[in-house]
Amino acid sequence: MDTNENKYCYRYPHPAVTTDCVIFGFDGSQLNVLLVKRGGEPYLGWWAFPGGFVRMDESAEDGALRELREETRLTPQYVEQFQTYSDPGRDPRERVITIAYLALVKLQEVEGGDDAAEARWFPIDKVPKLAFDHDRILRDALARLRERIHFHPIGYELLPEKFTLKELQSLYEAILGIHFDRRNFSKKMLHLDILTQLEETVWPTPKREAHLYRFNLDKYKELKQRGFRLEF
Amino acid sequence: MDTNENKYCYRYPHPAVTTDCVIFGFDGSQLNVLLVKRGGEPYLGWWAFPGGFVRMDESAEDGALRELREETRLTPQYVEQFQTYSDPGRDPRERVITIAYLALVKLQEVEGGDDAAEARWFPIDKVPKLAFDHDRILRDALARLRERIHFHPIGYELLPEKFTLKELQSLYEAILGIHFDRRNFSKKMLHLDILTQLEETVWPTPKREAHLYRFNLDKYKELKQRGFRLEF
DNA sequence: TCAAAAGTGTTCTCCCTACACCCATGG
DNA sequence: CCATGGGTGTAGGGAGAACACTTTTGA
Repeated sequence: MDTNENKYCYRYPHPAVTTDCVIFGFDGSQLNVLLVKRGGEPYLGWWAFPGGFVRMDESAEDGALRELREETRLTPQYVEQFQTYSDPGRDPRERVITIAYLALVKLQEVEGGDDAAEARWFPIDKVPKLAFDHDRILRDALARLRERIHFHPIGYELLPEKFTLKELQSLYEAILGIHFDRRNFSKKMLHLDILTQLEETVWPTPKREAHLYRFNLDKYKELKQRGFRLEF
Repeated sequence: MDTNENKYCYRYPHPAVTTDCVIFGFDGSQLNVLLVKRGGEPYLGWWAFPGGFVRMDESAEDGALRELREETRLTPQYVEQFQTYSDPGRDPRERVITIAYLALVKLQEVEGGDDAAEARWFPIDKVPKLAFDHDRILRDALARLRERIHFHPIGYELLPEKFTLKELQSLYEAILGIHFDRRNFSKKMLHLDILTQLEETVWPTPKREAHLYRFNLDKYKELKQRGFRLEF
């Protein structure tokens, strides 16, 4: 048994614990995921989610945010733990259990921030085969995001400060993969009473100017807190 | 450094990983949780959720089910991982990260099965102060259960084979903590088309006989699969 | 015959859905 | 003046919520 290398010893075997962040961003028409290219074995050169080992003095969430900052200089608007993956053998090196997080960011604010080696946004339907079991993690994250959107307002975390109804609709359509009727969608959204209509309109417009909206954060958060309450 | 005791060594510190199972059962009128009395330090004599360390050759879910069998001789109808708790310091002994599971069982089938030292059902509103951060875990589990019930049918996992509409209603009321109109509730449930009405009725009845129902498992699972789809 | 529990139907309202017309702007 | 996209209104249907009467049975 090595004396110098392996200096952390336990009576029983312990798994390693990592975090992985599935980060979604919206570019105005498509939902994107942030991936980083692996710089080491295993899966050298493959794309994967940013993440890394949890330190002993930080919670998993702190660890996830720290890794995210280190690898992508990002601080997301929204973070939610969604699932822990623990199949023995999911990492060929040793037993690694990973706690997966779902995060949302305003894409435009980061576009230039990748000074870390290789981080790139991929449209959700153009994601390559990923390292480890990250394909499955992505599927699960997307499912969770879609579930969330039914109960809680989403958009503040993914859209710029000011946006048009069309952009909001595109966001919903991109996430859920369905198409809505323009009129019904705006009615529903305005009815939720979380949008503030601004005086301004979009300047460089192809045709007629569209109104800009902003989220009413108080009401938005209140609604987010208590959810929509559907059924019963 | 001990040579005999601590024989599992790593280059970096590793946390211990455990599972905890929040097991809900329904006794016909109240929602209950299964707790075990701790037989060792820390929190000796306190009540806590059944669970234990994950072995290196099993997934967390397998570990959770194994511990459950060992401690309570139970095999639940339904198991779902719901959250991982990782605050450093949540266990005074060493860094322990716990993966929490939510499980549902038919209470009547187990009532006598606790040969393990101390396992007991507690009505949800009479749960004592729990060990570690288990109070919080219970709150979260209950919230998750309530969330689930909005999207997916629940009942098969918690009720006996045959049951009356009133029992099903009591279950929903116990979980959600609200009261429903008898007529509207039955209309809604029958409308979901997952119940089969039986010829039989309840025998020892205080007053008029009530029809018994059974879940139509095919339709139940189908509905469970795709969810109710609310909003959009 | 009375009390307790079970079974059943109607109305109102709200929200989602489908759908069509008018307006403003740039080419 | 026309094409493109934005803004708005209406009618129909379905589901939940509120609500009352009848039936059965044991005491």
